Amino acid sequence: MGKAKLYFIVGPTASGKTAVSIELAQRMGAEIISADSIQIYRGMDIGSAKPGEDERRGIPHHMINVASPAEKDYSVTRYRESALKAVADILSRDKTPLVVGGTGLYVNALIYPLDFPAAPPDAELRAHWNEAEAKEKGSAHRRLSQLDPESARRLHPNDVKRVIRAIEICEGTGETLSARGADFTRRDDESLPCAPVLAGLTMPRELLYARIERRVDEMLAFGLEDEVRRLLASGVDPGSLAMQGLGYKQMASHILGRRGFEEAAEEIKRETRRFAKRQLTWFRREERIRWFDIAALGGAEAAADAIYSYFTEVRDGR
RNA sequence: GCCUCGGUAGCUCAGCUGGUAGAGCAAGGGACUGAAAAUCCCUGUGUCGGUGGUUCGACUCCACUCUGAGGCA
Repeated sequence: MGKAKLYFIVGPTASGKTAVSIELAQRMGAEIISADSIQIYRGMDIGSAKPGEDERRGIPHHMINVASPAEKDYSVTRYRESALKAVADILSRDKTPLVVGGTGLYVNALIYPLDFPAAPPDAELRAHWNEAEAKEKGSAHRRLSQLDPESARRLHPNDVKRVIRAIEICEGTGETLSARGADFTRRDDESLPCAPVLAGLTMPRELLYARIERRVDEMLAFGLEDEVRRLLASGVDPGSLAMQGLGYKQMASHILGRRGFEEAAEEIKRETRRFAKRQLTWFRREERIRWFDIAALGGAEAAADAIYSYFTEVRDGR
């Protein structure tokens, strides 16, 4: 008997992960761990398509509503720590953990040894270099060329966030990012208590986009605007991390009078399509994912059945 | 029925006096190590409505034809 398995359902937004995961959790007697960078925030329900109490049908959900939108410093590291704790907790109760989500980096944090450099985010340093970049494009990248030429070569000068982070690591640890080796996706994480088993949900692009369109309309009808107003009224900064989420950013912009409602709605749809495309790109390179076409299978229940038999097969080593 | 103006990329359109096409938007592909629903990089995807003709050569000129909009009757 090898390591315990850690089961995953991944896929782009609006691909039906929530419905399938709940069906599947019922069959497996599993508890769900969300891998979604927006569902972690309390009060961000409609825009993040967070499953409501009734929709969860009694299945325990972890890593949902674990942070305040006013928080400035939520990060993958925190996600990783808490999620791994949840995994351990679930296993200790002889239940099965099922990770469900579309945030690729969060998923990778659970299946790879992402031994993040011990350089915590430095708000001051980030502000400094963001300013420098605003004044003169490329200045952060020039600085990085001195500190860590190899990373500078790998990163595009316009990719300011990564360039600044690389500087942060050098200045915070005296160590370069490139010295750590960048091939973590090649290694399995021996330190993880579980072996990952991944199922991906997909469907023809056209169909996915139609679902996104419908879903955004639903969010708007269910009161996304009011939700965003509430967040802003409660003191959440429009520039905060949480408010960069899809739908939230555009709605806040509309509320602040920077664009019309229709314009905001169209923008949310377009940006969500692009996001879904990026998610697909991210997950495509993970060759361990077994893909399930939910449309071809004929819906969430059938997909849950198919994934259940796949998981069972893997578990029994067939 | 006659006249006029259109028919070029998924959409809106550009293409000067002939040298097999280009912008915006949409879209596609990719990257991703403490911001990741973030951030960034790359890419034109086309029987130029159809058929003939003139020409070394036609999206461009001519004829016919199909089709859309408007005008006159």
